[in-house]
Amino acid sequence: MDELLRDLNPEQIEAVTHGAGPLLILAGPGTGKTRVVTRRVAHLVRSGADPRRLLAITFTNKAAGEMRERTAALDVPSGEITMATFHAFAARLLRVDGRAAGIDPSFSIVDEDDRSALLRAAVAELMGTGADAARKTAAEVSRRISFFKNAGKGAEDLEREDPFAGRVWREYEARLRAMNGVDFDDLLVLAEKAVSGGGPGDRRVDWRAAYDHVLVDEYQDVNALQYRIARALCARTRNLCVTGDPDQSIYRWRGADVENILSFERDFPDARVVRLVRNYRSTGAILRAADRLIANNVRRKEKTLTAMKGEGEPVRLLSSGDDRDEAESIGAAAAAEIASGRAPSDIAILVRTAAQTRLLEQSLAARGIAYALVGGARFWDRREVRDVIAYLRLVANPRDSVSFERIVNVPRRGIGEKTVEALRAHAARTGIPAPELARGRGPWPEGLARERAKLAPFARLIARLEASAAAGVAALVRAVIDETRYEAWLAESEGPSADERIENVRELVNDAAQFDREGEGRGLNEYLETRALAGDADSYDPAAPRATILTMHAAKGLEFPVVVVAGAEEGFLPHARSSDRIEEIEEERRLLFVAMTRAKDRLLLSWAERRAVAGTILPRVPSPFLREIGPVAEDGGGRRRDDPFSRPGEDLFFGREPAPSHYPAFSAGDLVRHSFYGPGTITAVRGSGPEAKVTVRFRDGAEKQLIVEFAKLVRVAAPG
DNA sequence: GTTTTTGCACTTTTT
DNA sequence: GTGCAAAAAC
Repeated sequence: MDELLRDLNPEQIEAVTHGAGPLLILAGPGTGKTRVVTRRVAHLVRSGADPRRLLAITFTNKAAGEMRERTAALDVPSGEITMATFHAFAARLLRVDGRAAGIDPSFSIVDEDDRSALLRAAVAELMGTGADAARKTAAEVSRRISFFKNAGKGAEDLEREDPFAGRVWREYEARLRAMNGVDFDDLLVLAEKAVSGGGPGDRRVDWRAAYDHVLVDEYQDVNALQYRIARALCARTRNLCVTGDPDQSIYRWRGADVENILSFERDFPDARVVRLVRNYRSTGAILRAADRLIANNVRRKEKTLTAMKGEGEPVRLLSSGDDRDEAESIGAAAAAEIASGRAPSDIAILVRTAAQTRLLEQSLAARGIAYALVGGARFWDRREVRDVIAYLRLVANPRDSVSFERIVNVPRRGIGEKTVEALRAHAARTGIPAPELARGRGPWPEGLARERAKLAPFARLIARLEASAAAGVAALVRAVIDETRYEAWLAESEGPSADERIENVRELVNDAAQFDREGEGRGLNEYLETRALAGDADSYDPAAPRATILTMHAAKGLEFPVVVVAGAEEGFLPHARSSDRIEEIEEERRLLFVAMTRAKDRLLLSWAERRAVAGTILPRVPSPFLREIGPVAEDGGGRRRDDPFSRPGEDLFFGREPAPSHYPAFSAGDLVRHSFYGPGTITAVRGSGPEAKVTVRFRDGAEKQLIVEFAKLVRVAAPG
């Protein structure tokens, strides 16, 4: 046909040209998925689809931006197409139609920090303890509530399983409602309500008929709630196109459900299914290693990727004595790559946890290698930035008590915990939010007569800020900084980091000014929204001349000529916090699969014999997954700080003496010790050898299903 | 009410 | 080694 189909393979053409009706594109890593989706969008528009009636859902804001650029390059009026993440789309929908879901459209988006503060307060109240005792409980309860919300379940469902968590949910919900706040999960919950039937009937837009085509990317990481939204949005036309790869599902913990792919074929039995398996990204050696790894997942549809590139160099293994040596060797490898003419931006170092980055950063910095960090301390999490943003949020939403409490005494204006506590109590009694009380709306609390004098200037300050908001977001940010004399306060309150903080605050002014310039009639709410929903990966700029250090999760969807996987050890892969349940082990395996398949030409897997974890030095063993990958070229030692890539290496089976080569046979009644859970008794055994599953009852009464291969159980003679 | 000091718990992964 | 929160001192 036209140039849209040039350089596409037959499966890709099938996906691009598919007309009406449901379409499922199963796309392995590096199979040209992004290209197919952008061409498909262009093809739809050229075939007469109205771009204003197209909706493309992506996993990150950055992916949405990229799709916009790439479709624009194909002469598509991409500005007219709605491209956003589920969360951003939901937020926009609720600004228009919040009332249909029972929410005031001037709501604040409550971020993860605010959320945990609210939950901690709710838990503390219900337990009658201090905030400290509430912390751990709150973190646990928070995860459960979030998981239930994303599964499309309500407080009553959680209450049946865990009455306390259910009560916390209701209390938390009440607090959110009082401040007109909406957390990340609520965005989806409420959007689903607004889109499908159920809520109040005064909808301004018929969402079920608003789009002719809906496209959803990274479908394997979509949760039940998101799936419901997508399905409702295309209720009329059924023109739903989803793309994903079950082997790259790495957000199960956030409620993502691979079963969605199965439900898709169930809900749309007439769906066309296209499989993309020709990999154009990685060398044969890299692909083979990744394939051997993922083949170990039992709950999986068989699928083998075909390498379209040559064999390339073997995947390499770097063994180091400790984490410092590892960082040094990796830094040396990066330096050698650059010395041989490679661009720094071609190099990525992938880690499992954000905490691993520090030594790697130091190593790169010591060699003068510029690097970017994706996922780590973010600009928007800086205290000074959050302070200024809190003022903005209070202006946008006068009921935002979380922001109010954050800045009522920042900079210091003599309003202490006692005053805030009194306001909070009065707010609970009267139902009028604390920030409104502080501004003299509603009856003044008794016994706070003296505090009134201190609060009055604050009330006037907020009123002045409200007035300046009309001149744009940047004007408001400047007003906040000037009126509160924020920079002066920073300068005197903080010693060494004061300059950096002032710099950050000024950067915020720039950011707001840029928003004002680019935004067309968009206001404060939209500014706060885009910034609240800005993700980790969104800041990544592939064109910047820098190496990249990033978490494996943040690496999803990206590719690099050279990839180093740092810390390929048991404890990271699988992570010590994940359980021995097969679902979780398999997700950890998929995570390493995603990491490996980011590499185009060179892949280095690295581990260290010792590593400082939370302050203590621990002995480490290689990730059990490395054994599954099998032969790779090994770079012995690692205490040598020359280039691991350039050394000759013969193909060796990993770990000349496979770590624990014999697995003890257990039987019921055996007394054992687990490295983490401690002593216990075997109550049941299924299977034999390394794959055998044993049930162990530990001293606290908890029973765990463990796989002998991973559990490192030791038989003991006597209990304890 | 504010500042400083001590103590402790912490490290998955993120929209 | 770190960052946050309660306790102690100003």
